[in-house]
Amino acid sequence: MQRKKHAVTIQDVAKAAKVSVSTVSRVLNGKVDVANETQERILSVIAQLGYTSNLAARSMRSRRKNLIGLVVPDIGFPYSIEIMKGINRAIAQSKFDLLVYTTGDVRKNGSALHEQHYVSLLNNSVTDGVIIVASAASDFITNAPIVAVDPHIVNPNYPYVQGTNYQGALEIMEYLLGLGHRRIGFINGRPEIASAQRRLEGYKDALKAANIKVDESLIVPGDFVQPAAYKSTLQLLSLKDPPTAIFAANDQSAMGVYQAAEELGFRIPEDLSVVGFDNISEAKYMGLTTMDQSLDEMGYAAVQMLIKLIQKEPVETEAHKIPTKLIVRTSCSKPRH
Amino acid sequence: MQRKKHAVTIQDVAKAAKVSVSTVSRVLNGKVDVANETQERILSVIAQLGYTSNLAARSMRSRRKNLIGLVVPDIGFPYSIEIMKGINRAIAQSKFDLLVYTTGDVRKNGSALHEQHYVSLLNNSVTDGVIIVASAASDFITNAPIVAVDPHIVNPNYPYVQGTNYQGALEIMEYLLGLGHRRIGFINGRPEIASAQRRLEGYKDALKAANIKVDESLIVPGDFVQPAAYKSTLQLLSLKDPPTAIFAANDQSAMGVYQAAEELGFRIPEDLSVVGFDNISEAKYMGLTTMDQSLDEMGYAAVQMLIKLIQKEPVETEAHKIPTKLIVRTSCSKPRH
DNA sequence: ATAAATTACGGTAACGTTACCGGTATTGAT
DNA sequence: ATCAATACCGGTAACGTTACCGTAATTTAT
Repeated sequence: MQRKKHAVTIQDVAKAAKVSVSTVSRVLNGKVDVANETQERILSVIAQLGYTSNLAARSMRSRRKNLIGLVVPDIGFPYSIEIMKGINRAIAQSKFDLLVYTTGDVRKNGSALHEQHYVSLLNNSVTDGVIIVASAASDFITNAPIVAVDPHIVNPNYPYVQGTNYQGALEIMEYLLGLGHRRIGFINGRPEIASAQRRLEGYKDALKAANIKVDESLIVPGDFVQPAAYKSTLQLLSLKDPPTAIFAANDQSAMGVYQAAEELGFRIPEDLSVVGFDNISEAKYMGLTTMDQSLDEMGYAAVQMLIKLIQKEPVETEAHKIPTKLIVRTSCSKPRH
Repeated sequence: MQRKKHAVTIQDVAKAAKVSVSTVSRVLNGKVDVANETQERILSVIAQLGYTSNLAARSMRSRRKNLIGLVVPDIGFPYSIEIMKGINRAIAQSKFDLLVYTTGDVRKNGSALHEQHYVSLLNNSVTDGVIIVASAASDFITNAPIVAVDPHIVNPNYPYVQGTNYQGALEIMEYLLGLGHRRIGFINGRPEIASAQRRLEGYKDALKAANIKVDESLIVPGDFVQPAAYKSTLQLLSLKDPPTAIFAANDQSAMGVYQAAEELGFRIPEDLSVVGFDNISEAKYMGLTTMDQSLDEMGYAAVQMLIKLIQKEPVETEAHKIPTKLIVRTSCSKPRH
């Protein structure tokens, strides 16, 4: 690794090419009024010196950066990963590059309180717009456009892309009820999050529509990650009259159900049917029947929406809903008596 | 979404708090010589105005940014994802935040040719150091430290973290040979990549050590993604004397093997044993026996190494090797006659 | 041949921040 | 009461880039 004490600047290039910095800047930005001959000379000097323009300085001065920002609390989380796949696809097709900002952990810097901070950090400086995943703020102050993917609150004051959580939950319940299940457990998500609330509502409403009384002992806590769901499942399966099916608020919770079921000797789907939510990439190989909320497409749509906003083109709607669809695999069957 | 024409600057804060910009800068950077009273006043003004310091301007002026850069060609690729998980873990525990730069697709901007460009872009401006994944360049010019994860070339001129590909391949072969397999297919990775070369070498050397002649018709092309492996597997399984086991250069290739085997009616592991390489998160649910090269740990180790370099602490070695370990699941059995 | 338009380039001023050097008050010591 | 030390804060100059304006040289129009 060659260490240079100071990076090569536009000044160095100008000096070496015997022109002014203005002229170098012009060729860098593809302006027209520069002679072919000098342009080539400058270009060759740039290549020779290995010059790369300073992102910070450039961002500070010019408006267009061809860079989209993404704010994610945790890029190792399967949910984030699916969304990022879609974002990545859209970015690959665009002229924009992507800058992802993460602190690695929601807890590291006070989570929601700092969303505004990260958005400003990117949007006030290096990016043309940002996408924020799972935002909890109701509003953002920003001078460049912002689009949220799956915001955690209802009716935010900014454009967003979201799945149809309530409708998806209804469909899951229709499916399970259609198979003949009557005692269906529900593993909750984080209760402060809008999508978790909508899924729970769908669960309850579907039961009511089927004239089944909601049994609160079948609704157990969760937080969208495996360990909590594991514990809650142990609790459900230890009931005198355990459920014949479990609706987990997301696929990672379903993993916890699998783990608990295996330990207690419940076979899936013979003894216990399981449905998840999200359709993360692992679900396919788990054989998990789940509601695909197309996280991937949500990311994709968000980028497209943001690019339109950046280019000041009209967008159809500020609240883009992506329909969920049930993916039937092998984790459900009819209940036995 | 509140749109502000111009972002709030340190000047605005200074004016509102009736102090100079220098003083505001001092409280922002936690300097000591500022009265408690004024500090609190400035802090409250900052909160009230929703001020966030401009990343570009700050980066331009000060040395320390507490920001680590990551250059990845494609953040939707399972391989990248596993590495990013480890990086994320290490970042979460550190005082550094992470800025990931991606173009979304290796092909978008000429791949390897532009690695230097992206490294400079981040390292000459906003970050204190960068990690580069799957680099193909033999050297980098940079004024801040750089660490590579799984470089694609041998003996690069910069610090790196890598798995023991050759050793891992040997172990896989020992395992398959130990089960009694004699005709073992190999689905290659991208041949220009060092790790693929080492795995192939391991494959061949293990056969030689067992006095089995290398049959070139059992070595089929691949490129680390599913479709190519699928096609190559169809080819292998159509041989007069098809292999009883297949060693796929990575887990995604193994997915292609699964797909082809299913279509041709080969049951895994009864009719065909399969081993992968990487241990991506899907592998667990596929029941795939695979070589865990701890991509996650590679990412983790790279961050730790980089942080040491940034803080000018000594590092033990510039070439950190992470041992592979075989994860035995259910995709292999003894061959039938 | 002269004026007007065009081409090609240089100079200067920002952008928002921090580093550095100072300069007042205030306090403490003698 | 005088001087030194300290606490607190302001002014100015950068950092590397692009936007803007200006101007000399060349070409075109009349």
